Amino acid sequence: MSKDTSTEQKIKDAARRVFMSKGFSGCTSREIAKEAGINVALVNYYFRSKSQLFQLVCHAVMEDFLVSMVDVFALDLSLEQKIRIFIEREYEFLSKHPEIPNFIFNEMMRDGGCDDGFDHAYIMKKIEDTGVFKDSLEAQEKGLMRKVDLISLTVLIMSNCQFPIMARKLIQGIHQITPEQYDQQLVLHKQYVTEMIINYLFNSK
Amino acid sequence: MSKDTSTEQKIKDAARRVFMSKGFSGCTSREIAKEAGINVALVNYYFRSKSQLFQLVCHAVMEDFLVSMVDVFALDLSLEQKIRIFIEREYEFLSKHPEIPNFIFNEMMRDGGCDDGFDHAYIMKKIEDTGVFKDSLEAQEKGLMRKVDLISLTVLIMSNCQFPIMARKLIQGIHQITPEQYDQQLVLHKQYVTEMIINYLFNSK
DNA sequence: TCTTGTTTTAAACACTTGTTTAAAATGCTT
DNA sequence: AAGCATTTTAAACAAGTGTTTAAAACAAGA
Repeated sequence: MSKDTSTEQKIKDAARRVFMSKGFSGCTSREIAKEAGINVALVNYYFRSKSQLFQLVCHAVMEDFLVSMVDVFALDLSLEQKIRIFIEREYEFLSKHPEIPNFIFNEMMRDGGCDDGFDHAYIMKKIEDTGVFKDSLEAQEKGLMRKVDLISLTVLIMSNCQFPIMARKLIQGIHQITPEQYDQQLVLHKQYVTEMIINYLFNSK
Repeated sequence: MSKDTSTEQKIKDAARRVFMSKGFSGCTSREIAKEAGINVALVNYYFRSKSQLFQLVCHAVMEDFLVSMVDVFALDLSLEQKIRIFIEREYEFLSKHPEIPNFIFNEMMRDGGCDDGFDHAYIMKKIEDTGVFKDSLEAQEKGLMRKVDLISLTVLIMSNCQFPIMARKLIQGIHQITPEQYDQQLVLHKQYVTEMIINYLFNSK
């Protein structure tokens, strides 16, 4: 039987949807069961507890997020081009999965959110393996790139990619625009942001 | 009796603390009561329901947040200087109240978060009253400022002020640094961000 | 001191929560 | 078809939920 329609997978999928939109304490086991179209008891039959199912979802989400970020840097391009494409891909990915950043900040980072096996070091390793930090330091040494420490570099890029997605509802509300208008806005904003960041990092004059 | 120690105020204060750190569905009435050092029933005696108390907290938080943003623009300075000082103040304010952005995005923007009296239009009006949008458009007409639409302008600045605060736990975890180190990092980052934004908006060459 | 209105309390209410149980249904091998 | 383990079900469980109640404690004026 294909895994996509197995009960176990149905629960996982439903749980991901529900957890992502309502948070761990914002939803119930019965809600997940209903979304999956199965009996409540099956949640505990396949995944011992609600918490355990939640942990599983957290891992999956973080993994998706990481993969989306990491694979750009495998390309054989200049650092500037890599960053350009990274921003491009980040907007593309986040447009498809706009709930992920909020989920990470509010659910995974809460007390007891992901204190088990999922180590922060694992994330760091994945990023380091791409060589992007090494490339950046090299470029900075050669004077090709503004000297910005690596933490600020990542925060800088993440801020300008993730925040515009996270703030969608607020901005739409304040400026009274439709989701479609905000989508257009995002395309524009991505261009501004790319130019601003590239300009800041690589045009030192 | 001073209002600060009245039972009503004690509950409000406790509720704000608890709601901000755990969210609406992440905490219980009894938890709030315990935090306030009072009997559970008093929560319903003073504020008919948990939801109503939550709404009150939401309003207060949003008001604080708005005030912190708005008063900068009353100053008689150039737009560039206003933006510089705005970023400065924003970092200062958010360092003292780091939970606010996450709270706004995840609690107030959720279904049923603040669908009553607190209108988005009210926020917009407060911002427009400062004249910052008018100033920006004028500066753009005169060629003193890069032509960036007002939505992107606000998102740009908010991204680079709020996100670094919101992402604290994640970044601290990934880069394995202490809160004190992250505080230092924030000071540095604020400078980078200010320079980058000012540079982007006002140095057109 | 008695009376009146306000504030606080412990107990209870009806309901929902995550989880368990024991029986029923299903699928598979022989 | 019979026997078996696996999967699914409805029902129940104890604990916790927001909220209400009715009585107690309190404050203050007559």
